[in-house]
Amino acid sequence: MERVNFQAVEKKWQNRFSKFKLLKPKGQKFYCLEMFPYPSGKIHMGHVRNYTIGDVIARYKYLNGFNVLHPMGWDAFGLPAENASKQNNLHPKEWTYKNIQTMKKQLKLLGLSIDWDLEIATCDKEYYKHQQEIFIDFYNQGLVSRKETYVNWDPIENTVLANEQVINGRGWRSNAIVERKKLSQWFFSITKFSNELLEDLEKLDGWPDKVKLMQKNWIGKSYGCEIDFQLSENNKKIKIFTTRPDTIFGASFLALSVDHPLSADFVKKKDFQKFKDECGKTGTTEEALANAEKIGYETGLFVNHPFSTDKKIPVYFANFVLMDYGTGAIFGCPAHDQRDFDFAKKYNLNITRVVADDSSKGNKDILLEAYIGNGKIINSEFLDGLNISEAKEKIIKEIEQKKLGKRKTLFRLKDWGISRQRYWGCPIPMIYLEDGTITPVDKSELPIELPEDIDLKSKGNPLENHPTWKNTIDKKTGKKALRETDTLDTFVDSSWYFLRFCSPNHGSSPFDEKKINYWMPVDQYIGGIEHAILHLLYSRFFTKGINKFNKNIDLNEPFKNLFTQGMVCHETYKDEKGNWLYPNEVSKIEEKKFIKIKDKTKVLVGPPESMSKSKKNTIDPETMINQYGADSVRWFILSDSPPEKDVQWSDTGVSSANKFLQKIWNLNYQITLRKENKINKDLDKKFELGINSLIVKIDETIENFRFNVSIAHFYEMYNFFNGHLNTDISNKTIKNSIIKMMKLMMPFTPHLSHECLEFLNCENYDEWPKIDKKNVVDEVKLAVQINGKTKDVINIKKNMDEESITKLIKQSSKAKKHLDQNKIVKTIFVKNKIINYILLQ
RNA sequence: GGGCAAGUGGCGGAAUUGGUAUACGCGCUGGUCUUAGAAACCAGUGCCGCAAGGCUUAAGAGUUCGAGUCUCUUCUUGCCCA
Repeated sequence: MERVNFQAVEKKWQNRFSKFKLLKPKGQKFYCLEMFPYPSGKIHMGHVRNYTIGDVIARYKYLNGFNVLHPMGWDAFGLPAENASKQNNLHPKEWTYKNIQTMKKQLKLLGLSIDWDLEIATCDKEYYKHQQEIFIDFYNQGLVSRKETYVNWDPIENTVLANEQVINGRGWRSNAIVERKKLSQWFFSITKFSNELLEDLEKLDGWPDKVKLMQKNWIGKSYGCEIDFQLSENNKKIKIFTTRPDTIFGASFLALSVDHPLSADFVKKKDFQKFKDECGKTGTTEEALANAEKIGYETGLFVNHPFSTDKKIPVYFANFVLMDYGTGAIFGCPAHDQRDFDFAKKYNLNITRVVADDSSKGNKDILLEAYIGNGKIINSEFLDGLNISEAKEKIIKEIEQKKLGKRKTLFRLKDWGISRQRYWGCPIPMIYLEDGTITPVDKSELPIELPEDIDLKSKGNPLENHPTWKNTIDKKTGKKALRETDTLDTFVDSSWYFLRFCSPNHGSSPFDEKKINYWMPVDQYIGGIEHAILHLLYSRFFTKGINKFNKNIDLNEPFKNLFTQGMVCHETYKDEKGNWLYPNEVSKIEEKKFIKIKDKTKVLVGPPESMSKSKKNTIDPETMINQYGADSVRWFILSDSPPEKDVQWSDTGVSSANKFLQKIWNLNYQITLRKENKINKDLDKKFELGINSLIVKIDETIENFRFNVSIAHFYEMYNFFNGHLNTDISNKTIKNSIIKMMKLMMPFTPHLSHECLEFLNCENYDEWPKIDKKNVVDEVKLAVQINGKTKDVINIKKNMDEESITKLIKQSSKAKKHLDQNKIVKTIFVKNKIINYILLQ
């Protein structure tokens, strides 16, 4: 068997790819973008999968005549750089750029069709300069605000911690108990676009439904109304929000957040303070609130029921009501809300049923849990007999008419907090004047550069601690000022990089508007499902924000089509002491039995999980490329699972991919050696039909991201070729066919395809094979069924009618004997597919 | 707790609109070649059965000439809210 040296061939073609662009200025534009990586050190298999999928699409579109933009860059700001610098004494900037260099070299080994002239790094001042400009534009448009918010505060490190740095309530480094601390921070007013962000989801036909649903739930629009409850003892009112105004007659208490303004009257009381502290321990996530025991603080106050004034309702502070949702106050209807039910049970409050159970289970007088299903309203005076939605409408109208409150739509989405008390991020271009004014810096001063001479070993915010950096002078007034020392959340960096790629070297402004209008939106965006909510929502917000103040840009949604790929998994290994082991530290002795290579001790095998450094179940892409070649790695990672699902890395899998590609090379070689004897025209025709239908299948499967099926078709075609090498097929036909197949494989195995086409003296590599309409299939297979069960499959001429088929079957088919013995009652005939005879039993 | 997916051989997975279930690959078994191994090649491989044939898409029911696909119930797993 003739073999190919993948390493040499790939190196040869990568040298040529490095100057290669997918631009075809006469073609229709296609912007193919994969989520850019964080430069953490080395690429991992997740990157390999993500960028291989993107490369297939980009090359496929290019070969089909599109003008393709396929850029790559680096999401280069972030906390790991600071952590690494503390450990290795390497400046975050040096660490980051060193990693970028390594990973760029590794990506090139994969043979990706990336236009490296467009490369950007978000930590480059040429990038963040423009980001600061956008920030100022947003500020001027009223899309930036300043609010107080709670942060995780580490009292030993003197620093704010990210959520993932808090482990069991303690700082990950210091082990100090984390405190909640109120800080004044910057916010993007994403909530100004709540409705647009929700409604425009409907326009995104090219997005997975799953992602749209997740965004919808995150934005969380809810319809309801505000109602004022009047305190019995004075004229003060408490405004509550509810999505279930229809249950108002079942109200038996009011529950207020401990941060509600009314708490001012109680703060001096010791028992209230104690209660408030207790609430602080619960946490604020919806999960924590749902699972925590419902506790309350009885105020001794009562409010009047708005529709039956003789009814007095007690007022509590409760741990399950949050100040930042609605008005920080609710009415409790225990019969129809589980939290209210739990609360009422604990404090012995009245439970009045106001919605009847219309399910078959019937009405139970005693409720064991809250009933949240549908039904007719009862015990509710003028609402009785209505269903829930009718009752909602009626009660809201009544409330508005009596001026007790008003209809209100509420969103779960909160404004986006963007201040980070960190060094390695984009400085926020704001200054604080001595007179208390807060103002953006003048755009002419941009970029506000990060100082390099910082001390990361000291505690607290490095920019805050820098001796001189924060002192400045306001250009407009000439007054002394202090710089903002917080930096921007790194999600900001990735919220507009796709715009920057359209004109990455444009100096005077963030983007060349003409280029944006040409290239945007991104035609295909590819990345992990983990970014389904935040990154994608923030990018949509940025696009809408920019669209609002820049009238030269006509763009409402950034990503036309989205594909979310699954993760790459591997088994985990642990030694007898419970330490994680890398796959290359263990050896398989028999099925599911492994030993540690070093000391031959037993190894515990865990199920396949997403590759992670902490569990050491990682496989290094570069090692695999060195061993098998990039094409084999690409081929395997696409072949084994549908791309939206998780794929399990397997050594035998990649090795068999390699074997197959060797066979493809050998096939090319054998074809050039063939001697022609006599020619069988029927065989030639069969071959042309085969390769034609392969083009159809590959087109269809690539367009639908079903690369594993594309690959199955290539295997089938190889088997077909291999089975016909020694038949009387003409050299011309077999050579034309293999050329077509190698072109079809180009998006998957660019190096091997190029090498084979060169070897075959093919002149034009860059053209996708066209379907030859003259060579369409004229014979089809038809299933013959008796009483709905398939008894035979016969070949017929396409479009043959029912009568001729029956005649044919009666002559020769395996179904013949059934038809001879019984009377046909009915025939179901589907052209070119099936004929089903229903026989008298 | 709520919402959303998904359950097909030993494994990863195929199967247009309801129309040949198990394509393709891995693994396994036997054979050829080889001093031996690796590689390569050939044959076989859902289950029961000597065969004819029958059974089979988590379990059960329903609709239909026909169900992996549609409907309902149950079970299991995964994801999201978190």
